Amino acid sequence: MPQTDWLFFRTALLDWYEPERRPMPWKGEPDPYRVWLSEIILQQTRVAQGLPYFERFVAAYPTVTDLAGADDDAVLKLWEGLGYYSRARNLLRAARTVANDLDGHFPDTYTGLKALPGVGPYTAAAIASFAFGRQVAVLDGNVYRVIARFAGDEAPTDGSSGRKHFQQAVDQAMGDTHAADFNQAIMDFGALVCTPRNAACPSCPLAKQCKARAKGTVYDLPVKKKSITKRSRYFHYLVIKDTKGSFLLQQRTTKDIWQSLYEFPLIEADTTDLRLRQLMESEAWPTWLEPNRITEGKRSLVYRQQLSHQTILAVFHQIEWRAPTKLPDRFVRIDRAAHSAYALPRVINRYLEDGTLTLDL
DNA sequence: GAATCGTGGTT
DNA sequence: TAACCAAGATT
Repeated sequence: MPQTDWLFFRTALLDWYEPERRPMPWKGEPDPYRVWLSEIILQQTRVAQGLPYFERFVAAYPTVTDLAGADDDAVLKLWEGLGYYSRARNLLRAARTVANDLDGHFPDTYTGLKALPGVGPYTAAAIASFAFGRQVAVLDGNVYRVIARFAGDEAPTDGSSGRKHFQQAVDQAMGDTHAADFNQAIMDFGALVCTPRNAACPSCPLAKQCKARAKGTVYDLPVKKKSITKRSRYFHYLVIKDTKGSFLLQQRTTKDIWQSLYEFPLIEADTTDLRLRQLMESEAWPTWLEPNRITEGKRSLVYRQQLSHQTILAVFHQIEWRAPTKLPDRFVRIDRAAHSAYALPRVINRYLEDGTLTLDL
């Protein structure tokens, strides 16, 4: 792409941006803590979905020091429902690093920021430009799309070579434009005008120089080479009510989905079509849950949840347990499941919201 | 470098 | 409906 094309690009983009800019609660006086928090929350997340979480986090933890002193479970609970829970775990790790090792101050360079857990290339560039005025261009899903279309660039965006290629392109596009404004403008433009589908090409201020528009390849760009494959998993949750009316939860610890969230004791099978009796006879049945101390209750319908790479099919089996006094380790009791202080996967909260727990077994 | 990590909106 | 994708990062 000739330099003159990029000059047109950034000029028209910034002209569009000035009247159209989306107000963000963390903009204005840039507080590195709030910029960082918002950028972590917004990773792979729409603004509309992340905004309420940002507000709740700032209210609960106004400063990075406040966040650093929080309990792991409290942070997970506040993150509950937002997904990609490693973000919440890394959020706390990074906050503790800043509070304990960096005297409460965030690094003010791209490289320093990128060293924080959960802060990758995009987020480091975003914080560096928005909070510290550094001259670095962000590269996110919007930028890939806007650049690929304007340049008619059919290079794949995934993979490290694609990332390098488009980073170079957006660096050229930005030129010496103020990075914070340019970054905000190009992401807003991708979210509001140059959208994945139903792009606003007829009213687009860049249309007359847009190569994809000229070639009719707008919806063929950007190009990705790999597509994801999904697998199905079949979860049988044991909703165990003891003699005091409490329910048992355990924390997920394995390197798997929902790590560090809580759930009912789980038996994974290769079908949802199993009765409690069959589960009892399986290898996976917990030894502490003696069959002669339980009474079978209701079996739920099949709950389905789509994850990015898996389809979860979950069945909930209610069980009354005449419990021995001693509770196995790593379990927690909850009195009112619906008001648990522990973060739960969405599929379990949906089950609880359906109110079956309030019915008699 | 490829695969994986959630959830909700959109088409 | 099922696929795509959203202010990506990590292993």
